[in-house]
Amino acid sequence: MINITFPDGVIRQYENGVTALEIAKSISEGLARKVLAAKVNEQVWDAARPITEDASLKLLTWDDNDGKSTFWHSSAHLMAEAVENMFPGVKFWVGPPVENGFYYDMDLGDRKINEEELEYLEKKMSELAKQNNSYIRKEISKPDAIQYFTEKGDEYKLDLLQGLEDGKITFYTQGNFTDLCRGPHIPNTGLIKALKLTNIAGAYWKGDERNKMLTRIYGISFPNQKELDEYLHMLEEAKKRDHRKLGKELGIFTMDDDVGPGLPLWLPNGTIIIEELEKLAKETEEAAGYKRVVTPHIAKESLYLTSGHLPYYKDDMYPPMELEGVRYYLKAMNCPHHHKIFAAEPKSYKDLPLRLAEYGTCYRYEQSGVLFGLMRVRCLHMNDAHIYCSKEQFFEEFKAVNDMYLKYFAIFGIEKYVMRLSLHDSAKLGQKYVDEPQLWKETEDLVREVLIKTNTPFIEVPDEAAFYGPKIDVQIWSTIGREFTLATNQVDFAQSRRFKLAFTNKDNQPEIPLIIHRAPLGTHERFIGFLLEHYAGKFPVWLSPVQVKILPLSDKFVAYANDVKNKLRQAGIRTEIDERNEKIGKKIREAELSRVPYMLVLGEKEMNEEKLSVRRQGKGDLGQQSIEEFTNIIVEQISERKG
RNA sequence: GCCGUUGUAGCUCAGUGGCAGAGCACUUCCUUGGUAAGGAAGAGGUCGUGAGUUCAAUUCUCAUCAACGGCUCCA
Repeated sequence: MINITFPDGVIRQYENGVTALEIAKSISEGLARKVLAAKVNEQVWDAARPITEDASLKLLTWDDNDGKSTFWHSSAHLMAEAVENMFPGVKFWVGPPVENGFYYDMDLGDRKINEEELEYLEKKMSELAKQNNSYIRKEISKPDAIQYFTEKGDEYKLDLLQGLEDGKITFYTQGNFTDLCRGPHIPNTGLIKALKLTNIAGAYWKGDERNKMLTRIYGISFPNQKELDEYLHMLEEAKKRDHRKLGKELGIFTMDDDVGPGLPLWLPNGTIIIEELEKLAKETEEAAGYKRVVTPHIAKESLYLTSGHLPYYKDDMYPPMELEGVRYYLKAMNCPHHHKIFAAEPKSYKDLPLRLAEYGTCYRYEQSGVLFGLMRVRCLHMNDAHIYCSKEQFFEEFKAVNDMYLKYFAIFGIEKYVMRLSLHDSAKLGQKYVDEPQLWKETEDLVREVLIKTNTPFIEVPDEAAFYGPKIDVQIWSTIGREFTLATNQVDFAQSRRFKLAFTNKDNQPEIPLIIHRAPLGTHERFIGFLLEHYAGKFPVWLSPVQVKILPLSDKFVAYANDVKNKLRQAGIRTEIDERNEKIGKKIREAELSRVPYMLVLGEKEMNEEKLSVRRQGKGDLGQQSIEEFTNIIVEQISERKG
């Protein structure tokens, strides 16, 4: 007999060799039907695998992330079975679970899969699932495994085997499909009740662009149809929030073939948002002691040779234009220009910290395949600044930057983000990273301390730092689930040396400043793209391109509407009138759809009493207010950036 | 950049080897109304671009550009 310890601490005895599934059955049949896998001694196992020693046990169901992953991993095997059935001779690479579902990478030779065949595959998978086949685990020796895949002519699995140790190799078989796999898997295919193959894509073998491109099929599966329906519904809803769709509907930006890919045209409504963001940034930065500068859009090649961006960054820059025998580049970043401003006059410790801010446009020749609405563009307005400071000042400066991030996030109500602390690898000092072990340690410790002190959730990523110092990237997700760096805060030890930047310290000695590169609002493009999705187009009043829409009941009240409009405009409120000869219901509907925060319905009653009937977007009729009352409320909401 | 899909009216989308279609938006007229779509008429397209096949191409073929879904890469 062996002792099994349950999550609640209860210990029960079972026959040696009992499986998690049998244990579940001993508790209840209903539970047994839901068990997908088990956590045995903190390792995820097949629920059908015999337990042969004392162990802790947690039964995993759909409600556990590990349960879901196992379910999707098994679904990938089911898909592979269907694919092999349809395309004999197909070779498989890997088929892991991902955040939403699973995929399998495969080499189909010259074959291609089209949409129809995808549907057929889906049906085939459902059929195979209904066969209720068990996923059978088998330990196999490395030579036997090699023989199996050599006979099959599958060089991909043979490649995979090379990296595996003999004695730790397992095969899994369900139905007619056998795969090299570490597992674990769900008990049987019958648990997969609902599935959808979502898309076909290319994917480089081993994720290396020099390698062959394999075919990747993505899918998702569920233990019941209802969950699949809900998931598909959620996807539909997410598509409605897509900034590309909202950006068009709300007149924020547009793209034009003649202008070029990745070069958005900001429409009047979008420009208002840019200006409001800049106003916020200017206020915030002025209060924080920043100075604003303006620099040209181009510079000579020599500037980027000095900075070190060429040749490392060359592929990401527009090709140079040559004038009078000199090559000029469109700027992809502001830092070199700012360093030249620092260097323009001798600096003393009394000038520090020097904080130079600029919202100029930069141009990056992003690969055509990565362009994505406003989130990834080739013309970007950075909310950029560089802080030059002494070693002693660095800690305060970095913390101040972090506080600024958090202040912004509070204003916008941004809660779902992860700060990624990118650290160096000490083994690569002097190669990938500047050889300043002490500075690395000090600044990394500080950055971590700042994050902990401000209760900011963050993850640490080793060997991801910039060559010049550690950095914090703020990761967010677009509504369709793509991850982006929204903002970045970087420490730089290196560029001051390259530009020979120095200041005279208290001891009358030259000293090299530290630099902080920071962009708390990232770029206007990505930030506004993000905000569109974050607010689902329903911007707070201060950001709304149109803050108040006046809806006269008929043309008899247009004159009164104009009076009201003039008064609101005098108070700085962006106001428009819908003078069209339409019924009030239609005007309201369209104003609601255009996400104007406030609508004023004006008719006989309002005109006679000098009042307004106020309607809030998404909330409905708020009743009557005087012009003064209403103006005061809106002005306050705008000035406090709330509401 | 690579793999795959798509490109028809301002928007969302039908459709066909033989004169180009709908709904919404737009213009005009009627309607002057009370909190999410009043009615009628009209205008609007070299079917992404360029070649080829054909008596005839928006439709078939090739090339090219762009967008979309991924991969690689990044704010």
